[in-house]
Amino acid sequence: MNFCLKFTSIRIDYSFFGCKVYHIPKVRIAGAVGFLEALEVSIGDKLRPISESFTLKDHTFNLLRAAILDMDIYGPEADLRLDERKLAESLGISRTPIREALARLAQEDLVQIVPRKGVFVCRKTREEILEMVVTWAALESMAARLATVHATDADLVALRKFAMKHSSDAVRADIEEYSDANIKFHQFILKLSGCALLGETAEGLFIHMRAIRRRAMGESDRAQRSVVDHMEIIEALVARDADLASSRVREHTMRLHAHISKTWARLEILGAAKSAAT
Amino acid sequence: MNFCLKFTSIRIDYSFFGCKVYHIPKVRIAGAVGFLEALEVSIGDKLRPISESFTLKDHTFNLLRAAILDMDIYGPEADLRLDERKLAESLGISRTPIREALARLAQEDLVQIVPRKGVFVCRKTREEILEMVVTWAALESMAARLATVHATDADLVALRKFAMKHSSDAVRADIEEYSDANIKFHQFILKLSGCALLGETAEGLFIHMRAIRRRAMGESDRAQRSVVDHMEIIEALVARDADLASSRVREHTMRLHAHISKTWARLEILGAAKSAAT
DNA sequence: TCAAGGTATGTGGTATACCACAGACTGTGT
DNA sequence: ACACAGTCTGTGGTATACCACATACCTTGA
Repeated sequence: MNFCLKFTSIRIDYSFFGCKVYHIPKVRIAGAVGFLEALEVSIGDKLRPISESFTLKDHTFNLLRAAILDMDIYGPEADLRLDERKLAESLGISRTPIREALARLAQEDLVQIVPRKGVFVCRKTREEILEMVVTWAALESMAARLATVHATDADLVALRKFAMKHSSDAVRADIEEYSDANIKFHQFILKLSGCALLGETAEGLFIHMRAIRRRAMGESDRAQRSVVDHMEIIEALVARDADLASSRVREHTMRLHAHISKTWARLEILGAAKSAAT
Repeated sequence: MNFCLKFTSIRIDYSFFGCKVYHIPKVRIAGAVGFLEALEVSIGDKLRPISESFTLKDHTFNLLRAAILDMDIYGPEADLRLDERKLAESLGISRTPIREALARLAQEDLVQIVPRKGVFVCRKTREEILEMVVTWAALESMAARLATVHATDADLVALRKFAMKHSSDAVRADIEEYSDANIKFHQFILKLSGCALLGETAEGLFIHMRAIRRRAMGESDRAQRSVVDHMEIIEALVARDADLASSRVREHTMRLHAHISKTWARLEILGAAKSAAT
């Protein structure tokens, strides 16, 4: 992995009228624009009372997290090692905030810290992935059940509209786009449940699957089947049939489970070939 | 909270035959015996090849975690603040490993770190607790569904035996004991699902509820109803009826949800009174 | 008496130095 | 050639010093 990060780590503190405004280090990620712009403070203007408490460790955590999720960790020659000192140098900061960020990532099972050996990005095994799908199915089927009670008619209209809009992607075999829409569809249902924790827990699973989903979902026959499933799920929600909605969601997700279960080895090889070509 | 910890931080390395044995610092927790005994190495004996990699930060994490779970965080006068320096002093170590442990605890939502203000143990709101129960219901009902396929007859016999053994606790209104057995019963089902992640995810929820469960579950009328529920769940599992087992588990857990929903305010006051009496 | 501002102190945030272990490398004796 | 042991270097682990902000307290002027 290659963190092309330039840190302008100059920090300037302004202090006007007892209100402090922090100039946060600008970060460039692989040439992209900075995420926070310099604050232009004009004296006569109303000073924004916002003084976000910014800490390097939180920022580093988000940065590393995003970087890890973007990695192709399943490539055969992927660099799974993270070097604290190199990261520190790249980011222009000391190891301390990096270590705290890594500790948090380890807690999320995104990396594994081996004392005096190194920090490694975690690869998920086939079994772990299958278990994630099962757990996801559990969460989302409950979400669908609750949605039959909690969602408004307007919500369901919006959901249907969303599903319709993107169903054409699947037909056009525009897989990449459909894959995104697909995930959003499921997140939509989780949200309609009215139980935020269901969504958050599922999100924790999604994170680990992001690296995989392109391979696992990106097959047009599945995509088209998916469209049908989604419509049936919506019908059940509209009918306010909790049992039906719940079981349809569960079965839909468990089809993904079966699919991965059958094709995982092939997907792995496919991924290896793709990486080799790069 | 009072960490009465004495650290004997002398570390001695033995090296025989190229095999290294580490003498790990002995820890005394509130006068209890050390968790690791000094290794008595008799030369002629077979040396144990075990060299656990021990790090202060992991140890501190476990220590703090356990301490937080034991706290009565819902008391009105509970000390929710954790002082890094005081902890460091109590443990006889520096702030660094403590900070990394706290970072991990924050990731688990057990504490909240407010920059330059302090570290505080998180209290859960009523709504958050209710959402945890819902999520738990989602996980366990899926577990029950899978258990109808995955569990062996012997497993179910063991489960029934376990439930029978402890049903008397509920009748005797031996709430404390029954409460433990109750949790074990549910963990049993999660285990029978054959999907470890379901159990782990649920465990993450349990942790937050441990401080609450005594108040929420400790009412004998609920306990007796619980016994009936459990038996019905077992029947469904034995009948290998996935839908029935799943829905019975879900409804059982959602009854807890309804109970908490109705009685939370009272439980909170009760807790406050209990703390005041102490 | 009270409000405004300065100051002292305590907190977490960060940088840095140094440590012990792991593993590769290398030299040496057989 | 080979085995062994010493050494070198890289890694994460830990301790420590110092920083800036937050807060409570105190001083000072009206």
